[in-house]
Amino acid sequence: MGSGRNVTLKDVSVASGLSLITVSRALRQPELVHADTRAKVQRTIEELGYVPNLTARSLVSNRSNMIGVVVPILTSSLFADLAQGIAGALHEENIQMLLAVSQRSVDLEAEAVKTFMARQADAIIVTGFTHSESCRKLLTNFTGPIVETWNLRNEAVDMTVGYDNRKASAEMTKYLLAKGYSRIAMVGGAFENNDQAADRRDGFLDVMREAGRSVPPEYIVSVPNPKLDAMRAEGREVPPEYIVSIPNPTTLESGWRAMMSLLEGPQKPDAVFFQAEIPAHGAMMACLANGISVPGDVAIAGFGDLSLSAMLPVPLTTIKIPAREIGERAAQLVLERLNGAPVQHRTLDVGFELMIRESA
Amino acid sequence: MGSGRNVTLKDVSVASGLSLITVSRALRQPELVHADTRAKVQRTIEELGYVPNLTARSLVSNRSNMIGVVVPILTSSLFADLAQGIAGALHEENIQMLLAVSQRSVDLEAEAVKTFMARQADAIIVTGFTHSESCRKLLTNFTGPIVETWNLRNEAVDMTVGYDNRKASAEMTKYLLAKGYSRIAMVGGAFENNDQAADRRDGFLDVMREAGRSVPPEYIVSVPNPKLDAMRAEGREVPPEYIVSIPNPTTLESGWRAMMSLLEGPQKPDAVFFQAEIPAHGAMMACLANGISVPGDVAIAGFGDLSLSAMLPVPLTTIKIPAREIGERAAQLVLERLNGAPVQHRTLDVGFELMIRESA
DNA sequence: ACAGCAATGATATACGAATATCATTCGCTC
DNA sequence: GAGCGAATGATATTCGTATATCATTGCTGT
Repeated sequence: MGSGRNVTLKDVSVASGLSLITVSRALRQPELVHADTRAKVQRTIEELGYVPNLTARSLVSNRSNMIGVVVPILTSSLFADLAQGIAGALHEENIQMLLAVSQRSVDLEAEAVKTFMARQADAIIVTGFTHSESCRKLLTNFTGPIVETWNLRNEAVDMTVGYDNRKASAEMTKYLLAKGYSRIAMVGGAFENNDQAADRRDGFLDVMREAGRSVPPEYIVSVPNPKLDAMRAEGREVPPEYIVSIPNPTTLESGWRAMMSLLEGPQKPDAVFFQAEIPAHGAMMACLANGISVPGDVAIAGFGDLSLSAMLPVPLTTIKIPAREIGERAAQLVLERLNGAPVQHRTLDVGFELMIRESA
Repeated sequence: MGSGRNVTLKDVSVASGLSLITVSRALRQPELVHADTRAKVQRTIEELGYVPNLTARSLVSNRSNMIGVVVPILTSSLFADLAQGIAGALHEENIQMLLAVSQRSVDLEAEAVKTFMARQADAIIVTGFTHSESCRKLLTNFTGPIVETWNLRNEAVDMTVGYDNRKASAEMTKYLLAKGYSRIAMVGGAFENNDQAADRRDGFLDVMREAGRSVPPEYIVSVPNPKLDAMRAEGREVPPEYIVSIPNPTTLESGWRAMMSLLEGPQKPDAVFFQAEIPAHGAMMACLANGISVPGDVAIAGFGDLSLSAMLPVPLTTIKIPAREIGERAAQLVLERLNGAPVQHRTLDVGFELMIRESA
């Protein structure tokens, strides 16, 4: 670790005996500068360890070569894939990623977006459509490209890259019904503040209703669940229900517990559709640990398709999401726009894939 | 998405009918400004959607309130934990994280470090001690705090937060020997360009040698493996060896294949020590899929302890690394230094924990 | 010898905010 | 009404880089 202030272009000019403009030209318009002079500049730069101050450059050029990215969490392989996809695509164009983790809080998201704007980010990529009012306002004021990822809806601020969560969930539900499962439970995360979770729930409900399997809407609960809490507080019996919302949808343990409580309940389901992959893995482990046969005793379906899913003792039937591709495409759209290309796509559907394996 | 240029302080001053300095003071030295005036400024700021330009601010203050972080990969839960730990600790101080993924390439790392410096990052956090010459030079010239994480060595550029990989690996090896395993294989990733992998290998070798189990050093191979390739090209028989290096140490499939090839080899090991957790999971799946009893037929040990490890059908014996804590501590050290605190620790050992479960 | 060009230099301004210095206005008190 | 402090304003400079305009130097070809 050194000390003192940074080396500036001026320092280079003094050290090389050249004028400031010549040094500047050597870097920005090299064709105007003699090869020997360029070489001398280069040598001096290396001697002094000069690194251009992009902050100052950005002030002039009004471009920062950074784009801001918000993901809900990082410790989910899928969002990590998304982030890596973005970073990879940006890297080729020498653009840096400012990454913020919202922990699914719209306030944290708004804060991140504000900081991105303050840092003159050239573009912003967020996950999902669930924003606070202030965040939506900020985005509306933002002068660069914006991509909302991970879902498809008509309410986009600018551009969208994702897949149809509702349709994906519906398709899996149809498959389960077609396979003959009749008592299908769905386990999801908090539906409020999460358009994806809500759309997955709705896709499930659509199909169930169409098939004549009633699922009383008042039991579609989120966490915290005031309705259920009130019923319990009044000593009333909580009606058995196949839609379960778990506090933390990203842990194995949540899935394990959700599965066990469903199986211990009064109306044992014959299939459980998890709206996230990790808890589905947890449920699978719970079954393995307790000698419950999958899919014999109960079928399991997941959502997300991590690499482990195909390698489990009972490979998991699930929905594959091209997470990395979403990131890459989103970054590409942004880059095209930054490079002045006309708006080609406002919405890009990357699709999903039903991965039918052995668990259901 | 809006259009046109960003709103500046000057726009606020014009719109509010106040002078530029008054508006500036209202934000930076509010005690000098009448409450009513402050309110008016605030109102105008909200009306116009003014967001301060941190780029300009940082040019003056010579602080960017960003710190640069390099991780090898993001799709490993442990490094995601590290990054989240850092981001969390920084968030409280309103500092942003610039995240770069090196993919274990020292050149990409150097590039990232250079960009961080160019962006006037206030501090830099990298993973490991394996740097290119140019990167080391850049870091030496850097004027802010630097933390190298994930390992402990004496060669730190500035500060270190991590655990002793060599010791951790040695301890697991001792445990395996004490348990009576005698034919212990080690499966690791590329040892070159990775101080952590090399230290883990060496910790293993230390203990094996002490115990009188010879492990010929010429068979400690990395990928690509010119020595082995040459032997094969010459038609010579490759000696059976218990140290296996796998091409991509971060996948389940690598672990699966490494395990199967060890078991199909001439000298079946009775224990396999994986230097990363994911391939250990893959190996476990391979055993489950092929009816191989763990630890009956072969014992498995991992390194890293992901949440799945404890929930596997045969819970995995492994080494727990406080990844999030490393991130938090590294960020804290950096923040202390940025806030002018004297240098307390140059090296912080966060330790590790041997998690003895059923697989070994 | 002079036009023409390549290479370099001098000078000024801009980007958006922070800040230092000095000036002005208003209301208050003694 | 002189003096004082609070509140506000005017003006200039700084941060590091980019760039526009104009000037200078040296060399080439005719």
